[in-house]
Amino acid sequence: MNFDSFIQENGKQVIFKKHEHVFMQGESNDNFYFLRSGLLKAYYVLEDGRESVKSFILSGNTITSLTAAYTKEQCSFSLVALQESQLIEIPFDCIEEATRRSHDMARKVIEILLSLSMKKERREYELLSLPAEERYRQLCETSPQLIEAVTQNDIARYLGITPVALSRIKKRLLNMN
Amino acid sequence: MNFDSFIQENGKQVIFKKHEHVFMQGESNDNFYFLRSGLLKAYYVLEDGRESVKSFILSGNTITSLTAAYTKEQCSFSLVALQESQLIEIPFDCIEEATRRSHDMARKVIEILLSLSMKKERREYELLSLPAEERYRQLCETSPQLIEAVTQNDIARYLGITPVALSRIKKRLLNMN
DNA sequence: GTGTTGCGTTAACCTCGGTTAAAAATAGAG
DNA sequence: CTCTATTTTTAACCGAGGTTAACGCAACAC
Repeated sequence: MNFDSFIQENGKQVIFKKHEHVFMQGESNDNFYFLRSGLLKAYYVLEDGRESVKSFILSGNTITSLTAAYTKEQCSFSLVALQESQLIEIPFDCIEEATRRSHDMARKVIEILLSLSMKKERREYELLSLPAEERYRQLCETSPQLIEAVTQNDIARYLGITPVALSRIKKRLLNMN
Repeated sequence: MNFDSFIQENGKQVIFKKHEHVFMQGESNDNFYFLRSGLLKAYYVLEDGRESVKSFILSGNTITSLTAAYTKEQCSFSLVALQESQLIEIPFDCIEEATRRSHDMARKVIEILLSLSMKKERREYELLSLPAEERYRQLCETSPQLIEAVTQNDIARYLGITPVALSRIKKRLLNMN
């Protein structure tokens, strides 16, 4: 069976308005989510109250807190809607169980996890090896629609810098061209 | 069938002496590796010649260049032995094929990929949210044996800073306690 | 309208890490 | 052991980003 149709059939549609949380860091949440429309932000809150953005989730993509859904610990991050969002919620165990029953489903999940790993590897590389200015330039090139949709505040936290620093970087880039 | 015994039976044992490369960034390499003994370093070389360390591989762990083995592009990083290392080499396609034939194998691969994803998520979090000094402190706590076995040069590149900066951090930490 | 709230920019100051270079300490090779 | 390499430390200088605070601006409520 197709993974997408499996999700559609076994999942439950849920809607979150702008600024509503899907889950909060520290809570438990066993679900896997597929975003049909809208825009989500996954973010960490540090001990000192500072915030950093793990990722933005665009429609058509999926998100789950592995620590909460797979190992049953607390969510390591919070998930909030930046726009009204329509998502499909499905218990992680339900997928887990499907991979036990269906060989096809297991193979499909492997594919998904492989792309997920490659995406994470790319992000890890950028954070490790590229300076903030370069990370910003690449983000502008690869995801111009994101720059439009999201506040500069959140872009900065996603790049691992402060909004003030991002404002300076933008100015520097302008003065170059 | 057990994943480890599958690797043992279908893989080929290879040995790399200190400083020998398993593969180089830019090459193609379709293999999945299991490290039986020794120590490996996976690292990126940037356009300007600078180097950053993606990860250290301890014995009992596995490593593969997903971009090369899965999507058949070039290796995105180089892999070198820091000590004489004994590893099992197995074509990625061989595992891929095994997941097609065997449901058990597919389920085992899912488990492996899930832990891999969680490990990467942790690293991503540290690079994004923690200052270099804190990353170093945590590394000392969680992997003291690594600090012993690896040059400070490589530790610094793993933390995303220069050896000079790491030397200063160590001094700062000493003067505190 | 007025007030409020949040976002983006700018400036001043400070800290941390990068760069370069030199010295000190260790490790390897013969 | 001796003589090189390599690694680590230290110092001086610089630049990028953090912090704080002020200001301008737009959106929105009232």
